[in-house]
Amino acid sequence: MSAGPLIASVAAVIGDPARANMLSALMDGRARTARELGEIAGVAPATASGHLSRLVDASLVEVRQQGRHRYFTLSAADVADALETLMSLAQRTGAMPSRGGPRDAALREARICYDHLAGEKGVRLLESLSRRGLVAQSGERVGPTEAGRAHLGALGIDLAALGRARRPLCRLCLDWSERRMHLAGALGAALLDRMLVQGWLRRGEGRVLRFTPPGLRAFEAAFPD
Amino acid sequence: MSAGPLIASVAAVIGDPARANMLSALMDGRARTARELGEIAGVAPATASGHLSRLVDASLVEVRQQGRHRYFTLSAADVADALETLMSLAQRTGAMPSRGGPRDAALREARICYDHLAGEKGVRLLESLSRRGLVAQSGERVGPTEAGRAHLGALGIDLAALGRARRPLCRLCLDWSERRMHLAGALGAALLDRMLVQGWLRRGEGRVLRFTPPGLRAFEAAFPD
DNA sequence: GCCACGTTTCGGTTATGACCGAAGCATGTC
DNA sequence: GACATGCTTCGGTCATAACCGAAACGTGGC
Repeated sequence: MSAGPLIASVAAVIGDPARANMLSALMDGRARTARELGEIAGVAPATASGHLSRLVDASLVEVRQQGRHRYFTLSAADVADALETLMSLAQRTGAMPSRGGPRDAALREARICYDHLAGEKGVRLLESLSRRGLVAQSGERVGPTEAGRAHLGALGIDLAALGRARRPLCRLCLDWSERRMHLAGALGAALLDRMLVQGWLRRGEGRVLRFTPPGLRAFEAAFPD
Repeated sequence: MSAGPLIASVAAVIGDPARANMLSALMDGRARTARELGEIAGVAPATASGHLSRLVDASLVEVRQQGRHRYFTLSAADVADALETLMSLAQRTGAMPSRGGPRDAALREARICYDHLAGEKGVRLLESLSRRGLVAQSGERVGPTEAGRAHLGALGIDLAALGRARRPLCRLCLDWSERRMHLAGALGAALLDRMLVQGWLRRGEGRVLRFTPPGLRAFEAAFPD
């Protein structure tokens, strides 16, 4: 099969622990310097440089120079998609040891996946919108319904502005911890941004997102079970 | 990030060309012997044996012995998911050279993804059902509506029997060639099986599915644009 | 201009993993 | 039982890739 070597080429890039650590760190949507990524990966700066060069060559990350610093970001959301899918597979196949602990629970509850909400709360968000007919699959893709446009507008989302961007409005992203879909795309990103601005939640360490008590109440009111 | 090495462990298994070729070959849902997979991968039997052992250890494939033959299959649909996601990523990042040709066109039109219909026709199937309100996201997951149950029943699908299995009825699977979702899960598999039994389409080489002229007309009537 | 710092390049080390042929074991056929 | 075939194991080869320290280059601050 001609697909084999091509799959292998991208998987091999991801398949090094240091590089996977770097990619995983970038899933929180933050830009990070080569130094930071080298520290995260636990390798020397020279080694980090080689790995980052490999990731850039593979178009999995992008780099922007600011003075002496080089900032790296994931090149697109589909890299995060692939990583979440691989995490899900690793979990199912037992490569991922079962671990409890607050860190894992926090990640499972709410975490950032590139630029949108993931985890239990991310899944809840999509399912609440969907169950109430505010978001539906409308032929070509998932999108807000008429009722949904009003509801999202009331939440402070400017759908007209989002619609003008080239980016797909809604995308479904397989959630690693929940094994169900959460909402990605421009709308997913806008919703997370809005929740951050409103103070419903704050960024925690790494990819953890933490709801404030009033923020959680507001979230549950906006996206009821 | 603790997720890094775990992602890497599964990606590294996929990241060898010979193993990726084997996995890709198994995406058509057929069981294959070690000899066949070695030939597909273009390596010696001894090497194939080592690779297959690695894939089994990683729980990406399962093996069943029948006399002197050992038959290998993908261990679950999520392996196919991961492979499709990686293919999609490889395409976007340019690791996959742009190639035309009848083989690629045939794969793009209709192919088997583990046990369900993928490609243009697979995407059309899901989008047709969804647009006509026959399948919808119903809170926890995508499933048939009341109207959909009747429609699918008329197509010869026994939804009651499918519902009794542990397997999720509907699952969304990101389609490599179309970059949109197609229908997986028990229903996706049942629909493909039904179409094969009805002679709407036949299996071609590898993962290619070929519609018969009457089958194509029936498909288009059942799943209109 | 000097120094500190971030980053990359260079040269070398070393472990690993894919490769193969040969041999051994198990199954199937006559 | 003899032979053929499928598959795995063993022992060896060799290319590669990750690793590091040192040096070089570029940017920023004083």
